[in-house]
Amino acid sequence: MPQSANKQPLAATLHQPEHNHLLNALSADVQQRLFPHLELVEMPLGKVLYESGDVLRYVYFPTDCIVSLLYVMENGASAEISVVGFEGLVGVALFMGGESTTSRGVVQSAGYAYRLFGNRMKDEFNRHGELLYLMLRYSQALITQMAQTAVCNRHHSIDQQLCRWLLLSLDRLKDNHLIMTQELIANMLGVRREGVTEAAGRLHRQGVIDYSRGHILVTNRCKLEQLSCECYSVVKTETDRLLPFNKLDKAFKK
Amino acid sequence: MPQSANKQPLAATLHQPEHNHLLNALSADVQQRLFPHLELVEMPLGKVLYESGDVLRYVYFPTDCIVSLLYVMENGASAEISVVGFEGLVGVALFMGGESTTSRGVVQSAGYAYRLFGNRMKDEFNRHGELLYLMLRYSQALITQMAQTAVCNRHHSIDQQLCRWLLLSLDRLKDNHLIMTQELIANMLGVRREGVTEAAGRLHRQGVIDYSRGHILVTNRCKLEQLSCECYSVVKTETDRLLPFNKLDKAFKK
DNA sequence: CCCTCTATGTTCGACAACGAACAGAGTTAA
DNA sequence: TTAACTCTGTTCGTTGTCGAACATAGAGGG
Repeated sequence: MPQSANKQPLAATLHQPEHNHLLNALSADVQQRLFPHLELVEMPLGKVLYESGDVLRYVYFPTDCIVSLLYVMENGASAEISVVGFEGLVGVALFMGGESTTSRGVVQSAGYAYRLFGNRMKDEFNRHGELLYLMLRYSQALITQMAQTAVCNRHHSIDQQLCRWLLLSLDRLKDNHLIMTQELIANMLGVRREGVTEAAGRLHRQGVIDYSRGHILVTNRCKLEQLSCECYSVVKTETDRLLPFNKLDKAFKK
Repeated sequence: MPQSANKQPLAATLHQPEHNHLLNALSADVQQRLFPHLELVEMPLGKVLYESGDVLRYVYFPTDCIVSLLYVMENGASAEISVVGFEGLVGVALFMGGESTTSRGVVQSAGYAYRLFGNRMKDEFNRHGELLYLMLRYSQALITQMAQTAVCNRHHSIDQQLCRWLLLSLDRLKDNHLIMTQELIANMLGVRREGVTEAAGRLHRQGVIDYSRGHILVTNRCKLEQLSCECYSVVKTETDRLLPFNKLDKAFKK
């Protein structure tokens, strides 16, 4: 608590709501109504934002963290459905009307997010203005990502999927450095840890990544894209089309 | 053409917009605005409603047909993302704002649907009334189905997936009789035809289905549910929660 | 420093799904 | 009836992933 009280003021100077691309895309008018109610929250690795079936209390607008929407089955096996960073928000079910989903939201890369009370979000949404249409377009981008995940799970090898996953993460980070164990990646992809170890070893031998004990450094992004299946670029192209203000390449990058 | 001119009047007496559960759930007020613009169209097996990237001209409200949202990859391999019958509509991208999707819409079981000009749909949607909120809830149901498909593709066997697929289809049909070759089912599931033949053979030996040359008869639905993975019931339960007026069991059934 | 814990590396046999090839059986058209 | 075609059945060897078991090595605490 004392250390968090320490951190918050510093964090608040480093983070701005505009770092989230959806918040940034809103007009000054809407921003003035929403921003006073935003609350900067720390998002530590592994934090669970909601469980399957939970009624959502907040929506989260990541600034520099990454959140995975993960599905967990009865037997404990899991699979990532989609991933959300500063380009999106977590909690679309709030304005879709369901209030809950069958997935779990979990922080995959630590950082910060702005959160907003669900009712505030719904109030603005129900003005039927900009926010409504922005959220609809974002939802379609999310749908595209889910559909592509389904296809990828069906047809592509672990090697290809690992490449796709690394690229999706990379686009949502400031640098080429991921803090992520192979075990966690395996959970996301819904495969065995050993499978990830082998695939990562092959990428390393090809000079694409370096890694050790929970740190992954992408050293050759270009080659990573070549080794990935088409799924990455399909999702990226479609997301850029739907949210043109929201190009992932331009974010935070040099 | 002459035979179609023959069929239409008969079909129009047998089909009503209310046979689609979404249309039926609208208030008289909204129905009065929309129904005059609905057009009953025949939906023959294999008809492609739109290709990946096409700008959608219409939305389709199935009455007794089933439409698959299919993703087709660069190399021709395919996978079904979700399935739509009288409980839903085809073309959510129209009001989501994207106007197009990365999937293909194809008729999986012949029948009829009411179609509505995209602009009419958007006009009513942009009144920000009932239709908006109904479409949002339906979209979330669709999202749930896609997410579950992704998980199912990752973790479950062909046998389980075939059961799931048969159940999803059965819920959208009047009787227990599917007109569908194993080849087509294989395309939907994104697996080899031989794999479906073997799985279907096993189901037959267990007394669950009969089939021959493009006709499948489910003789023991109860057992089919036991053999299916959890994915079927998760999607069904969540769909019923989101669209409670829209219980699949009660449709057209005895 | 040692000990423990966590992350990664490696190997084994098992198995489900694959690609390819071909055989039979039912349906339709000539 | 014959011929062509479609749908289903079956087999073969191959491959990717699995489950399990165990080895090694870096990190951190006592």
